[in-house]
Amino acid sequence: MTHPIPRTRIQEKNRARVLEAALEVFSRAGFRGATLDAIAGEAGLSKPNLLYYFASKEDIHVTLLEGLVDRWLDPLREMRAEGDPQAELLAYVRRKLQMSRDFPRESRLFAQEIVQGAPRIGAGLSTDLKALVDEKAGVIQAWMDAGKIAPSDPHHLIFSIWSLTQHYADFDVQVRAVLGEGRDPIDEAEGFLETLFTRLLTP
Amino acid sequence: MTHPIPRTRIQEKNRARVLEAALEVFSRAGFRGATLDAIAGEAGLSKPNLLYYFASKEDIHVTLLEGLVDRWLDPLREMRAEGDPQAELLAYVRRKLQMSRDFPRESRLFAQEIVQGAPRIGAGLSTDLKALVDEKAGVIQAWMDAGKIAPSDPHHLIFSIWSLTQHYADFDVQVRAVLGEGRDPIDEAEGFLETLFTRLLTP
DNA sequence: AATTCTTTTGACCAAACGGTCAAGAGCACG
DNA sequence: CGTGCTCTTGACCGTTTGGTCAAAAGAATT
Repeated sequence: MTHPIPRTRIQEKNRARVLEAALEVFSRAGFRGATLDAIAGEAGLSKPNLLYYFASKEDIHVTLLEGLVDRWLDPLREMRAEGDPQAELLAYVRRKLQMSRDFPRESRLFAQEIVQGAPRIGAGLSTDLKALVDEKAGVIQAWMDAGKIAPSDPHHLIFSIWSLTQHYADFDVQVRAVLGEGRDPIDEAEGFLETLFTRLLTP
Repeated sequence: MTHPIPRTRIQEKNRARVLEAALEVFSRAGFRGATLDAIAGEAGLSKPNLLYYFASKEDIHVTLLEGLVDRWLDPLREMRAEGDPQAELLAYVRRKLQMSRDFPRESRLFAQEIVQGAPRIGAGLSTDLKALVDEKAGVIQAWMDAGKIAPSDPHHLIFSIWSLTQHYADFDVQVRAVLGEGRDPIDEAEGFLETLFTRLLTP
């Protein structure tokens, strides 16, 4: 990275502008489909100016993804073992769905990276991610063992929450094409998913 | 297209080789990340030779996607209104999951196209796809009205089947990273999804 | 064997792309 | 005002990439 820690307010502001523009372009076109010119144009900067703030296209992409994974996992971290199991899980579903509504581009950027085999993020998945999921799967398993929620595979339960919520961000165009105009997919999904998980989890 | 209808057996064979190679490359790198050289190399042809069979990179991509959408929707078409509702839906889930196992590259190619906003397939979604889904949603709604399965939104029910099954193809690396080695994700998913949909659908 | 049609390829091209550089503009501060 | 620092940019460069072309190599047909 060119500037590990932004010094001035101008740097902070312009780095943020670049990342915002890059998110837009990367999520729409993929890593390879995004061009520095397109990102610079979207950010309202010249290309050399953009490269003054970031060392390379890959640098931008990595910076974007690093910031992403943390925010992506936050809702799972917030799930408390001490809370009411069913309420905790349903709250997790709602938080994840809210993220699909508020940060669809982030979700799509992440999805593309994974679909392509995580070539630029790979390592962290098998360590950090696995550790957190294993821990929370343990919590869920304990809830099941205690008879608080119906038994099923905790890992796949977590996958199902990811898949069902992220679907509304990642496959947005398809969902909208099928539902037709004048509908709010995520609003409808909230009710549907509450039904689904209530039925799945209730002992 | 250069050759709307392949005439000779050589053409048929080589077009098939190109499409197989292109599927591999496109699904791993995305449309823009795939190069004609990479596809040609994978197919064991020279680049000009490849362009003898297809007019352009886009031609290959479109041909691939056209053939895909049909196969992708086949399992849904097979769902019969006359059958036992719960059995029909569970069979649909199993067929879709089987497709994630047998055709993961196809799933990932399709996923990338949708995630990027379906820029090269767009039109068909709002017409053909919507028509089929609306029809089947009607069937499901009738089943619910008759009290054969528990009520929920039929469109979102179909979305949930797509999302939960395709997840195992599209996010394969993530699933494997979390589960660790020596496990068969789709094999495990079969049991989990049967539990999930049985609980969701049983009145 | 000659002819014709299909298939294959090496050489080539223009455009697009990621990235560099040197020089200038803006700005803070003694 | 001058000095030094941050920021910005036009011009440029080497490489990659999608695509062309003319000519050669194979098949098929007579």
